Amino acid sequence: MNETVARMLHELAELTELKEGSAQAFRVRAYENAARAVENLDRDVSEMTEKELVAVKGIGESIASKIREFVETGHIAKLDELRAEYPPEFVELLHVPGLGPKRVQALRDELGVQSVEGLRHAIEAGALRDLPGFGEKTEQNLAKAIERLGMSGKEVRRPIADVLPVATAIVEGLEGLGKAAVYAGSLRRFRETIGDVDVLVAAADHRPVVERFATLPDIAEVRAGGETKVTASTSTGLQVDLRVVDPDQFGAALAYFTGSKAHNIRMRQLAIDRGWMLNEYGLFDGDRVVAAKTEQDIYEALGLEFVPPPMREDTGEIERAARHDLPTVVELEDLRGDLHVHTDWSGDGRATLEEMLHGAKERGYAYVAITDHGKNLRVNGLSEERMLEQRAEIEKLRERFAPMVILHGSELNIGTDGSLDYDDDFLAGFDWCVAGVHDHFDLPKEQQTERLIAAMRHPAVRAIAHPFGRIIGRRPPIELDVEAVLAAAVETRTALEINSHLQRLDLPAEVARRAVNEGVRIIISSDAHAVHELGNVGYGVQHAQRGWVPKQAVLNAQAGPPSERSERWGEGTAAP
DNA sequence: GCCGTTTTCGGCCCGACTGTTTTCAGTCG
Repeated sequence: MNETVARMLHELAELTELKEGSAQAFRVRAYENAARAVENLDRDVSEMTEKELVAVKGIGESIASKIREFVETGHIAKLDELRAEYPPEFVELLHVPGLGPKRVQALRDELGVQSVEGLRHAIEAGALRDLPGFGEKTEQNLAKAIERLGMSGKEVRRPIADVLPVATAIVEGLEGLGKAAVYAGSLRRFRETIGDVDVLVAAADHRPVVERFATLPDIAEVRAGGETKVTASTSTGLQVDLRVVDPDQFGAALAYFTGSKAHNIRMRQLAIDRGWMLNEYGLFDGDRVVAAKTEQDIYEALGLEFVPPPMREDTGEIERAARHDLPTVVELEDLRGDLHVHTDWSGDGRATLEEMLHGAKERGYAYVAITDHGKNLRVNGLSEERMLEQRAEIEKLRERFAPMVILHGSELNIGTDGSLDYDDDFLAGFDWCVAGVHDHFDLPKEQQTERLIAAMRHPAVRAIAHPFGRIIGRRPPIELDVEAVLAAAVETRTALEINSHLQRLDLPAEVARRAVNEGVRIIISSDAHAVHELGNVGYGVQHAQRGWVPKQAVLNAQAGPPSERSERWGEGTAAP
């Protein structure tokens, strides 16, 4: 319900902006703030009274009553009105780069343009160039923008797995030209999907950076450029923005371009409260530079704890940082082991048992669980016999890899009825098993939930691997009753995995945040099928930070291997 | 439309770039 209400409020914001333009910018922002407030609510809005809603920061009388109206009737009269006035095809025009509320209105009033298609015709007829506020250049730019977008007016967000390698290559290509080259933006905040890439270089001499940038193999076309800012795109149409900044101002620029926009606005407000000013060049008291060199300096000067980039979404981190009460989120160095690792014993593994163990040892792990696929995964699961052979092999290797503890386990397959690959006696022989859904992704919510919970109730199942089975941008998450799943995880003391594979990042961050609030244990796993993939846990950790997952909640951040079923991690202490 | 240990009314984040203008509006991030 909250998600639906939040979507309504976002739509209300967009349509209000369209109707009223910048004159009502503050109302637009109020709707957006309220939408975010709803997204971050612990409770379901449908269960809240109007009074309780008004008590939520960002929700006032007017929006509270609209939310109640929606809960009770399924409609918001004001939204229905706006929708009637601005049909979806028309609203789509707003998503064309270069078009905002003002120009879209002008197109409709002066030329009768009602859709992206209509705009295309108007451009072909040369009707835009004489429109006040437009011109020949604008007409050309819009034509290009439409062409780039295809028929739809919406710029696609791409899965992080598609974007991160490109961004990394670009950053590496710019190294050595200045003091630092990094990516910022939503990529640094580690969002699941990325709209465009922001690259930041600290260099006193701007020109060599800008020149090198244009020649990088990943850069196909430079679209616009000034002294310090260049906009380009890759051969696949991914937009890349480069900014070159003075090394002394790198921290301010990094904070600014990392965002999120909402987080930045709150930061600037804090600066104003102190009579200062914050922008991408620094934190200023009049002409005096209060802080600029590092992000840490800026947070400290504003009286805040440092906020890790993935948490910068204005979902309560500013308030907590001001009270010096941010949860200590898990860091890569906290991980003491990996509890979901494959070898070439199951067909999809690409490294031997010994190679994987070496890799784990090199990472300094105290323990590792070898969890090749259970036999029900037809293509590459291990029979009972093969499992026993592997166990004997591990037994022989234990001494060699001591003091690192090797757990022998399996990644079990959860059947549609919650059944597992082996009989109970055999399952009892494993040290540690994870279980996951690998088929029948489209079962109805109720059945899918029952299936998962049934697996959790089995004593051999210590963690649920990639609980939602999603592949970002490719396969949607399975439908689950999240509340029921979290309750079962607490009850059965079963951990939930954050799978570190870039295409999975599963649990989703918002579910992870709910889970740790309920006291659910988390494991951050590589699910590695090759030695270098053991390092993927770095992604898992950043993703976990988006979910505010504290170190104490992470089972494989504890010193020793998990032996018995663990306590509810937060038991007896305040929720993070 | 929301909000208030300086406010219940008057504020509400900041700068660059583009293209249209000839001093600036609109858009973007």
